[in-house]
Amino acid sequence: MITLELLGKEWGESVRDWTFRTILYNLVNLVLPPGSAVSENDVAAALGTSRTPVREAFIRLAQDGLLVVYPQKGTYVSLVDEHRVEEGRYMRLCLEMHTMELACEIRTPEDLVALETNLRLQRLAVDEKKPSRFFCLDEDFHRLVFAACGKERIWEAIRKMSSHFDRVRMLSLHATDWEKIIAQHHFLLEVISTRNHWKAREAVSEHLTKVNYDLGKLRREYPSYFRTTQGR
Amino acid sequence: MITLELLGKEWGESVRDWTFRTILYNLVNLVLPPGSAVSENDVAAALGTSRTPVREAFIRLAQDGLLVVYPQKGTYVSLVDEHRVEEGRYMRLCLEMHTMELACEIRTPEDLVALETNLRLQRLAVDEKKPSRFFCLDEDFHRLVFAACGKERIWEAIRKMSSHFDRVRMLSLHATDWEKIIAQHHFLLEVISTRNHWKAREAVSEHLTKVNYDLGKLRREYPSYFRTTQGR
DNA sequence: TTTTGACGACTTGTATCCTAGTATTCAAAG
DNA sequence: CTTTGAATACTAGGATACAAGTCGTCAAAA
Repeated sequence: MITLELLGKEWGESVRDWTFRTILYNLVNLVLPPGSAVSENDVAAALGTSRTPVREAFIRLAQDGLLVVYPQKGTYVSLVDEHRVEEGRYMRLCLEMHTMELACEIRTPEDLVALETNLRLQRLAVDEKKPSRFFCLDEDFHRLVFAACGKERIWEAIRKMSSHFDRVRMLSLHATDWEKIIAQHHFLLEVISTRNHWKAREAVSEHLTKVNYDLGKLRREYPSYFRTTQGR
Repeated sequence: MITLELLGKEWGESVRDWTFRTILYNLVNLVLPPGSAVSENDVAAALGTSRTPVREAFIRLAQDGLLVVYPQKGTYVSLVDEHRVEEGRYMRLCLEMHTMELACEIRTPEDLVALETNLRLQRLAVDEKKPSRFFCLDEDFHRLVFAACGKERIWEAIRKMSSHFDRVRMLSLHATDWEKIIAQHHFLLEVISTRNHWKAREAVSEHLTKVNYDLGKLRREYPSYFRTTQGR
């Protein structure tokens, strides 16, 4: 028997989507730790649904690399793969550098308002010490930049590739320097606001390269969560 | 009743994966034209399976934007969305420019051999006038570049974003100038081979910006296949 | 003690059944 | 002729039943 954190069901949301959201939440929040076994039956029981929505959610999660399904044997939460973490970061770096430049050119005053509003909320979240709230706003900030360029699907693609990194981020939650992140966000906003596009790449690069700093430490602290990386 | 082109079932492949591959094939090859209705029951009957694998394939295809599911009403093949086509091209441009530079630095002699072999096969496919074979090899060429950088997942992400573009390419099959594409591939190989990384961006850009040239014509020729784009 | 094989308790894969929502048809009422 | 509403024939959503493969247990045989 397993227990899961249940999310609220939004209006008009299908059971399948709710199931997916809920399992995803439990995966990135490490309620279901990497390496643990998850059977469709158990999860269905824990969620109070039948196997069908769970199974369909499992398929999506396996696509995104968070679950590994061994037919007729079982399903397991994937171990954090450092190579995947890096690949996600690289993908995001490439796309966000270009898109930040693009945003400098085509952003509207409305886009600036949205970003400024978001930054104010980030400040609040930090002052009120609500890390998960801050994480959502952080995501939203970057999503807004892509949205300003009409590239929201690309942001979604980045999100899907970031699931392994998200779990790392969850592990190093306490070590996060929120003030530094907020400062970088302010810099990004300034770049976009002043259309200072020759600083865009540098700003994004700085924001996204501070990642790997304590990955080794985490690996030593939670060795069972990481995949044994046998070269390339 | 509908009829589909059936693909061969590979060894050890689950019915679900085969179902997915088959439906995808029929979608990008326009056997199931944009806008047409596809019911889970009909497709299951045409494929000789039960609804379950079809349903699970539909979910993936809906995720990738090739199907649109209206709950309790029906499922339809999505209309080609020019904005999506452009977004896919943009994503690929960003990622491939960087990755081509990276490939210049870290490619091994083995990578070169693989690319050269591929180009020889491309030449054969063109001489034997096998367009679908050539398309596969074209895909493979670019996949090999990403693979040389250890970024095969990024290529997969690009593929998923390219489904709308793939259908456009299928429409303009006859208008394709294969020789030009092959020449560009040879240039890309030369860039990688000689580690001429300052020409990498230019080479990729040239290869990927010749896309929209006859999109307007196709739109006029097959108006029912395209989504009415209400500005942005 | 070691080996072997039957059995049972799992797992996911696939098929089927039931439910509920929607569109259409068509007849009856205005 | 127009409008309304019930019946019907779809649709996908979800639950359940069954099939088939895998693993561990445990007893029997060597």
